[in-house]
Amino acid sequence: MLEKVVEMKLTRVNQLRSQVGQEVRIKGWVNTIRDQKTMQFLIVRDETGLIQIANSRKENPGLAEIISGLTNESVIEVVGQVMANEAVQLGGLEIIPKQITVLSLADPNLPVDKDSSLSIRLDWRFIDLRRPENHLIFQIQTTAEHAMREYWYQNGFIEIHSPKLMGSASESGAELFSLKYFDTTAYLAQSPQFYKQMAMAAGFNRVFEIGPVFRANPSFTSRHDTEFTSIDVEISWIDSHEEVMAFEEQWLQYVLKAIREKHGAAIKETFGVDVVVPELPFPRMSMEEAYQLLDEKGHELPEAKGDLDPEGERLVARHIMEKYGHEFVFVTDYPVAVRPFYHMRHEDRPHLTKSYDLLWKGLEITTGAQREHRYDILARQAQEKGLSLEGIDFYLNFFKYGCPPHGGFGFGLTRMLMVLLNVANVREVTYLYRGPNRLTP
RNA sequence: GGAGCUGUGGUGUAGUCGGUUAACAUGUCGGCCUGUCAAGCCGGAGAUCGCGGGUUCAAGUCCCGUCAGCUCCGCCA
Repeated sequence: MLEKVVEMKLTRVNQLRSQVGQEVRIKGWVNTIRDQKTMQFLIVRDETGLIQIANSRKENPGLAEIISGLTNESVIEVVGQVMANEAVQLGGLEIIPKQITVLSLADPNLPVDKDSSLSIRLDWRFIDLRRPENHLIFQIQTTAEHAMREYWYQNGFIEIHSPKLMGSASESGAELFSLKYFDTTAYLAQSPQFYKQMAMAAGFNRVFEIGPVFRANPSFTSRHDTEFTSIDVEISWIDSHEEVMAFEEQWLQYVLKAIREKHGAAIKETFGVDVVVPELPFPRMSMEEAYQLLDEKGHELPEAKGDLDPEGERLVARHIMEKYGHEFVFVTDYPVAVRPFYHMRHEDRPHLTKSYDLLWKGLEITTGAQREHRYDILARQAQEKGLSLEGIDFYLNFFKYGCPPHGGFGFGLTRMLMVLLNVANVREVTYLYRGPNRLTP
C-alpha cells in the first residue's frame, strides 16, 4: 500500500480541479498554518498555485501532530483526496490528507517578508523570489528571450557567444573591470561590440548575442548595474542606420506581441500595466528636432553638448505620446562628440553620426548605429577620439581585408522588463543584482 | 564622483518643543478556540534606538564625523 503511494504521480496544484474525488500527491511550501483545536488548515503553495489542506484532529491524530510541528515555508509532500467544497474560499477545493511528509523543515524565524526593504529582500533573494509576482517576472523574461530568438531564427541570424575576458578595452567611456590574468591583466567585456562586428567581417551576415556585460561605473541609480544581460544584434549589407531601426522595431513588435499573448492578463493583474503591441513604424525624431522641442518647452538643455538628460528623454517621450500616442521613439543622428569612434558619420553632415537611441516610455533601452567599415576613416576617427591604434589593432584589422557595410544595436534586457512592468528599480527584475556595493548573494 | 533623504525588537513603522519603565502592527513562542480562510482571543520573549564623538542636569530626539541604504544627477543598456 505504501509503495503504491510512493509511486503515485505528482500533481501540480493548478491541475487539482480536474482531480476532484481522486487521490493525489502534491509537493510544495507551507504558505499558511491555521492550527485549531478540532480542525487544522494548511495552505500549500507550489509554482502553479495555492491549495488548502484540511485535517480533522479527531479523525487523524497522527497527522495532527505532524501539522502542529510544521513551520511556514517548510517543504512538504501531501497525499490525500481532492474534494470540492463551496465553503473553501480558495478556489472551492481542498485536500483531505492521508499522509504528510516533511521534506525540508524551515526555520520559523524568516528574515524577510514582502514588505521588507529592497536591500533586505536582495540579501535574502531566494526567499523573495518565491513570491508569485517574482516568478511571473522571470516567466516573462523567458517568453521575451524565446520570442527574440524565434524572430532571429526565422530571419537567418546566427547566434554568437563572444568572450567576456579581453586583453583591451572595447569602447571608450564606460570603465572596465580589470583582473589578474596569469602574468598580465585582463578586462571584463563591457560590450560584445567588437566581436559582433568581427562576425560581419567573417561573413556571418546577421548575428545576435544574449550575454553578460560588465561596467565599472559607480552608478547609483535605479536603472544601472555593474553586470547585466545585454542583447546585441549586428546586421550586414545595410545602407544606413534606418535599416537597423526598421529591424529593431519589427523585432520588438514581435516580442511584445508574444508577451502580450502569453502574459498580458497576468501582467495587467499583477502589475496593473496594459502591454501595448506597438504600431510600425515607431516615431522618429532627430536629435536636432529633440533639441528644438526641448527649447520650446523651456527645458534647460544639459551642458553635455548634444545628448539628452533623463528629464529631456522623458519630455521627448511625453511629447511623442501626446502627438502620436506611441510609447516608443527613435532619437536619431547624435553629434559625433557624444558617440563612440566607430559610429559612421553622415556624408553631408560630418558632425552627425548615423546613430540612434530608442526610448521606451522615456527610458533609454537601446543604442544603435551604422558602423564605420572603411579602415582609413575608422582609424582616423579613433585617433580623433584619442584612442591609441595599437590598443585596437586587432579590431581595426577586421576592416582591412574586406568587410561589409553593417550596423546594429545593443539592448538592455532588464531595462526592457523594468519599463514593461512599470517597476521602479532594475534590481526587482534582475535575478541577482550586481552594483557598486553589492557582490552578494 | 556630486546632491538630497533615511538608518528604532526578526520584519514594517510611531516616537510631538530633548525629560523618568522606547510604543504599535506583524512575525515568533506558549495557551485557548468544533471549518478556518488576511482566522480570532489571552499571555510571553524580543530593540540600549547603525557606529564614534560632542552639546546638555538630561539625547532615539540637537551638532560633528563615519558607515550603510535609497533617490536624483553624471556615466550608460
